[in-house]
Amino acid sequence: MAGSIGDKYYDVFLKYRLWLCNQSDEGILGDGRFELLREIERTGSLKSAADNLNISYRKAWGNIKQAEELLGFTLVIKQRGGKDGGSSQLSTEGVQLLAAYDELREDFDQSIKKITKKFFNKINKNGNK
Amino acid sequence: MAGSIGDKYYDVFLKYRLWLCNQSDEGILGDGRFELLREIERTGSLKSAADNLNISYRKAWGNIKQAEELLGFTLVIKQRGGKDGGSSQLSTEGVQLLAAYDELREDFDQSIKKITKKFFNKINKNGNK
DNA sequence: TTTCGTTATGTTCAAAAAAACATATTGCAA
DNA sequence: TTGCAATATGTTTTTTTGAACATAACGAAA
Repeated sequence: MAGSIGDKYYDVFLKYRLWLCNQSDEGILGDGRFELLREIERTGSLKSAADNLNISYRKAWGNIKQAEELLGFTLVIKQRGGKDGGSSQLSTEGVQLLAAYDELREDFDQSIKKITKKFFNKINKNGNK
Repeated sequence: MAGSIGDKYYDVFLKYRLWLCNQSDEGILGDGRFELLREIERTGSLKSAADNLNISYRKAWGNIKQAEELLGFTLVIKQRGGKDGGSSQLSTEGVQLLAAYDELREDFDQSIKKITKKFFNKINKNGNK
């Protein structure tokens, strides 16, 4: 929340986005894709993950593939065929990267809180309404 | 830089974007627009600012207008006509907001450094190459 | 009262991103 | 040996975004 009711910046919020990219500035993984990895880990299926996150299978699959191509290694081990049609699970690298990202995100959020508070205190301060 | 040569994540970089938005998630001001404000403050002209930043006047003007509409107050005091055709300068609010954002950005950058380092140390650590 | 450079704004074109559609492949189990 | 459900991909359509184009209004100074 930006400030108190009546503040000049009452309806203003500070947001941020984090992502990994390569030197050519091509996006590798951001919040959305990490969430997808998390859901694959949880459900054991790319399709279920996509369905649960309300994105098309086509898009989910393409996102994972692109990330893997840019990284140069596999994040998701995929199997097709079989009685259930197939399944997916995170590779060791995928598990580790996801865990590291979760921690990163937490540290980030934590760190941002006081900075944000300082910012809104400053722009909402008296004489500025 | 992500890590040392040979690291698994050598060509991976962490980036982030900061911006202000309202409750409806409409973007108000981000890095680009703040840079525009800064250039207007410096040059005293929206046109000069746009030219210097290599964006069209049309776009620069629209960006400022949208930000002002969402905020509900003026960021840039614009005058047209006159011997020089017109001029623009930041309002008191504009000056204050820009200053606060500059400080915010600095705090943010500072705070992010060690978090980033920790992240890459983790994912690049031995046994993970 | 004409000129000039800037602000002001509608409109149209082009490019990029995302969504939608369509179809093939795989391999266990019945 | 057929059916099934999930993975694998190419193609087309739609949406979004941004760039480009065009043109009006303004007002001090010459």
